[in-house]
Amino acid sequence: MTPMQAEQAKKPALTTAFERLGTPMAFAKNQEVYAQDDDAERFYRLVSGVVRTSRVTADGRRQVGDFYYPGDVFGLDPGPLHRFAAEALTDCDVQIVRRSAVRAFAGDVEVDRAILDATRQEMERLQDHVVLLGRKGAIERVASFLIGLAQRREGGPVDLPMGRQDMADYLGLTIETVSRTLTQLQGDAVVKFASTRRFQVSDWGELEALAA
Amino acid sequence: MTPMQAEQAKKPALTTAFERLGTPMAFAKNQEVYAQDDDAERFYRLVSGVVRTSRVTADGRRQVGDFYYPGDVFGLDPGPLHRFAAEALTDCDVQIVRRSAVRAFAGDVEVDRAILDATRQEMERLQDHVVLLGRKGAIERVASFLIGLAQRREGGPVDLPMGRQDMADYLGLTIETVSRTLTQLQGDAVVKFASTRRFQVSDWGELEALAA
DNA sequence: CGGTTAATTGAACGCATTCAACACGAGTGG
DNA sequence: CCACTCGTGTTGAATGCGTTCAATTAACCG
Repeated sequence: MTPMQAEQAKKPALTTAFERLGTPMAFAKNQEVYAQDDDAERFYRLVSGVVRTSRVTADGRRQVGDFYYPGDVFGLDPGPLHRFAAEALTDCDVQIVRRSAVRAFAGDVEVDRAILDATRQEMERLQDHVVLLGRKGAIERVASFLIGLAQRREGGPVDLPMGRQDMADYLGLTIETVSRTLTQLQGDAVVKFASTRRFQVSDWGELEALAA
Repeated sequence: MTPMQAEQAKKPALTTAFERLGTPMAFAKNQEVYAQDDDAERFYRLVSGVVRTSRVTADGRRQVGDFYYPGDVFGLDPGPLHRFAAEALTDCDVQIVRRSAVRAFAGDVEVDRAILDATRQEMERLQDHVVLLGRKGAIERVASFLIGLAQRREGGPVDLPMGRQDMADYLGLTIETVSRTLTQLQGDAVVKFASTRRFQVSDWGELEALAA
């Protein structure tokens, strides 16, 4: 089973659990869904659009935690507080569930399953990200990131919903290094950019090799 | 409530849940508790000793996921497989619970609470680590690490159960950079090393300032 | 179109790495 | 008890990758 198929297979459970318990809400581009250090009292499921989580340190450095796409559940921060803020990268439709409601339905197979699966995915992405940030070079980081995006839309052209700064803050690099690396990847005929926000993978094998 | 007190407060629940369901097991120094890509079918609670989790990439680079101390629960990898291996850094006593047993006791407040708390702690540490690796320099990384160790034994001398290479692989640095940074911190009278494996914090305020 | 923000490119710098040599400590055998 | 060895840690010098600072170009939006 490919990752793509696994993704599809678990969506129904998530969808119905959130449809039963959740209330829909829309967020405009750049609107904050919740702030850093807000009380974590809800779960969120993204219906459309793209969301970014990020933490800003006291001296202004920013680390992007992750990007979330339609079908993804976010806001799972396990503590009483959201350690990362969540912001809408584009206009978004979100289904929101109060954690107390989820707790009331504890034992409900569907609800438990939805939260468990989302937590699982969240932790695995976090673990992978630690390896990327701890042990990979700039080209490897950017290549890994492009692969992550591209395998959602296998084959065709891929849209980058985030700007270079967001990519940099996610990958632990500077905006200049990201830009240079993308230019280099294009020069090496690994990817091809139709515009700054849209690319296509030219040499999938090479891209995967570069991601290490 | 200090982190120290929170730590103490939640230990009882964890202890009793694992005592009821778990079987004790001992591991010798350097022994593997589970390997990378092993089936994840058990949870582990450390009674004594220190455990390290790590992942090795295809080309040999190693990233240490975390270090676990008495009272900590590890092996929580959410997927069907352990994405990180676990090894005993010292001789260890561990209580082991099969996940199927935990599932059978689902709804058991004590068991659920134990796993939930452990998962919470795990995710928060992962999130903090992402920020450290993504946005902190060498001195900040090492200072943060020393603080994490020192606040377990506030006041007195602190033992380093791991070698320099483990510290480096945890912090995303090289062994030389770790060594140099420690030397520098000692030169600046922030910490004092009695031996390579034992130190004391001389200037706590400065150490925290350096951790950023 | 003009005005503004985002992205690219260039050049110099600096931090961490790499490569290499040396010191230290623990364990072993003469 | 000392000499030897091996693993671990420290220190030095040179390199390089990514950053920083600065200028230019491209994209976006009124």
